[in-house]
Amino acid sequence: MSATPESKAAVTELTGGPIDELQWRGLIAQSTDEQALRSVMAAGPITYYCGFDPTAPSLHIGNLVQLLTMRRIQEAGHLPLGLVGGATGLIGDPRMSGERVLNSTDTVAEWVDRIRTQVEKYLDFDGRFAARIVNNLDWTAPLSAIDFLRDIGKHFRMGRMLGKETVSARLNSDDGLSFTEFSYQILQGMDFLELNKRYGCVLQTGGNDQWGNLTSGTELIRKVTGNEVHALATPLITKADGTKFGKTESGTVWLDPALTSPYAFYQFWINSDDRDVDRYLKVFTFRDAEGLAELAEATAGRPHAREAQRALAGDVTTLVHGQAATDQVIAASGALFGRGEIAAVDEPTLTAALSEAGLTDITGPLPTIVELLQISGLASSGSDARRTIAEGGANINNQRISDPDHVPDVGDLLAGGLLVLRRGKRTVAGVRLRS
RNA sequence: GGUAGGUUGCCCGAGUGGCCAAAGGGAGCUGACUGUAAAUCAGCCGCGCAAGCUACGGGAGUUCGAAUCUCUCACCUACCA
Repeated sequence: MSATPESKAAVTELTGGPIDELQWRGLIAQSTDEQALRSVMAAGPITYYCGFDPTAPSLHIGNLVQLLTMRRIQEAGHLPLGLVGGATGLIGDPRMSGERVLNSTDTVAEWVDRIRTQVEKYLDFDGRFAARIVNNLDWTAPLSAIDFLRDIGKHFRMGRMLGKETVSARLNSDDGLSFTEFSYQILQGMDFLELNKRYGCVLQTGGNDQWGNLTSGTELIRKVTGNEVHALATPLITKADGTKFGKTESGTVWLDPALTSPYAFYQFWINSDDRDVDRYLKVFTFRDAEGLAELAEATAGRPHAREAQRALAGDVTTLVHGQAATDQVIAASGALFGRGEIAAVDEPTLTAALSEAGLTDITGPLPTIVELLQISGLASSGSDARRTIAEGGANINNQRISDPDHVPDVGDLLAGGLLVLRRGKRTVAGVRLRS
């Protein structure tokens, strides 16, 4: 059920080196001794890990960077440990924005299951470099407070802990910082130590914002075992316009199709800025340098074709939601944004497209365009709807409507009793008349 | 605890009795251009078809009339201690 079977086949022997690969893809923000890491990796398969905390019912596209980084390293011939934070999720990583509200243990347990399933999708559990899923609750829960303080706590120095960027920022904020969140870095450090003991894990990867937590583990291992282990941080993914990556008007772009529909997911990627798309292709797809050069050329020479955006959206959607969902979404997007006659689109495609975009069932006589815009959620109020119409931004079945009192005719209904409403260039919604 | 200043629409910020649904900027929306991109230009940007209604921290007043004046409560800031 993995999205790229051909890349699975690539999991064979040690190759040139994942570090070079990660580097040209722009995936290394900082690392511990890189030369040492290179030679360790060249000497044979290593075991590495990356953790995912259950802070939500699903992972999001920010986590995808980590998942794919793990995957790339596995394909280069190393053994991944996917860690789900059953324990750390109960504590909460300190954020700049203030103290977290603790989630109930039941909630966290449920999210752990969901997230484990998601992580599993991106790793290969067969063959010589088979992945393994671990849960830090397994070694954290049995630990007594006394053992924790004596065996682990003794290795952590307050000065070092207080110096962490987020910790000091929080201490200086009005919110302050609870002991609970302050302890988080110890737990994460402990994970690395535990995985080092159990599986010989020598590398932790993570986002650059996790750097403090990553090094917390490398330092703990050095103190306890005297061994040098490594940490590798991926950069924060940015957008050329300066806004936050991974958000849309409706919020976070989740990996769970129930939270972000495959259609919305695909639309997110296809709307990528020209200035960002090449970088995203490197980070989020498995295309090689040659393929990316071609796409970069396409963006420069034939920007209107949007080849790079299509490639990006297609690849990532396939990776996350599978080929079938992607085919459907591409057909849907084509139907809604295509130049062709919308009435020519077959009913299943149209229904699927509108379901993805947002479909509302109505009964009774057909309402006016003003009401339709409100019912479908395209306009927030009657005034808003009228304004849009006056501005020439309201369309039914790709026909501009300029009369606010316009009522669509039964003859306007497409197959299945559907009407395609569009506000402006790219906001589409459907209404279906149920008799 | 004392004194002074502040709290305006999604955000910033003008406005000190009628001309204020409230300047200006940002965000956002729409159009033109176009490529479901960016930039640019233009329009829009509380609710209501409208009459009108609701709004300038909360409450109570003064006035024909208040975002603007008075009282009071809450919160924030600065200086004093």
